[in-house]
Amino acid sequence: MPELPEVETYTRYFTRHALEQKIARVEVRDERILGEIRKETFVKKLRGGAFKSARRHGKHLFAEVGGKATWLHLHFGMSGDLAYSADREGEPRFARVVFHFDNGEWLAFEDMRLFGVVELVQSPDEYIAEHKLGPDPLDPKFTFARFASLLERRRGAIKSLLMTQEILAGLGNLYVDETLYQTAIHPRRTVDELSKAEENAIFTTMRRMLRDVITRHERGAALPSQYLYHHREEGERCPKCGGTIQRAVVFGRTTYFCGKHQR
DNA sequence: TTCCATGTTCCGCA
DNA sequence: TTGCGGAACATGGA
Repeated sequence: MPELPEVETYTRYFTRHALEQKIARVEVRDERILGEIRKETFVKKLRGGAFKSARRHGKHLFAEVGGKATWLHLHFGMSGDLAYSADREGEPRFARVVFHFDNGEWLAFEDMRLFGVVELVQSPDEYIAEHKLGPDPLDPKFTFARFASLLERRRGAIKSLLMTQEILAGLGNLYVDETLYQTAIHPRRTVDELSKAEENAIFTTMRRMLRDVITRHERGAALPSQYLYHHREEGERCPKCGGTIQRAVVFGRTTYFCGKHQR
C-alpha cells in the first residue's frame, strides 16, 4: 500500500532492521525489477557493503551504501513491500530482491505486480532533481507559503495537481481523495477558484492526516472509521454528513467523494 | 471470465 | 506551456 505514509513506515522499518550490517549476498529473483542497472553490476556494488542511513522523499526510499558512493533506490509501485526476518523458510512469495546479511537475517523487497523499481543511484538529491520531483509535504521546510506558490498560475482540477509528483511528491490516489474528503472540497474543483482559506485547509488537513496515518501504521492501528478510506464504494453512506458516496474518474483514477458535503 | 487495483510513463490532442 | 484522456506495463483477487 505504498503512498507517502506507507513508504515512511518502510523507511523506518528499513532503518530499524537493515542498517550497519554487512551484506553477505544479494539475490535478484526477477531482473525485471532492476530498471536500468544490470544484475551483475547491482550485486557487485552491494556485496560486502553495508547500508549506513535511509531517507524518504515522496514515495521514494533511498539507502546510503557505505564506502561505495552510491545509494539504493526503492520505489514500491502498486504492490511493493519490505519484509525482514531470520527465518530461512519464510521468504515472501513475491520477493524480487533479497539482501542477505552476514548474521543470517535477510531483507526482502517484494512486489507482486512488478511496477516497483530497485536500483542504484548517485544520490537522493541527484535523483530528485533529475526526475523533477516536487517538495515532500512533510518536509520541515515545506510551509503554507510554499504550498500556495505551487498552486499559482495553475488551472487544472485540484485532485490532478495533488497527484502530480512533479508538483508535490508523495500523495497518491487514496490520500488525495482522503485529503479532499476531509476538507470538503470536490475533487474536480479547479485550482484557480480555490479561496486562500480552502488552500490553507488542504495544506493543514493533508499534513495532519499524513502524520496521523504514519502514527497509526507504527502502532499497527487501523485508520479511523470516519475516514473515507473505509467507505470507498459507490452508494456508501458518508460518515460525516449522511450524504452518498459517489464514484467518478478524475485524472484517470477511480475517485470517491461525498456528493453532499464536498463542494 | 471479466473487471479492478495504493503507480508511472509516453503519446496525442486541445 | 499546460492539462488531460487513453493505453501500456504485470499479476492476482473478487
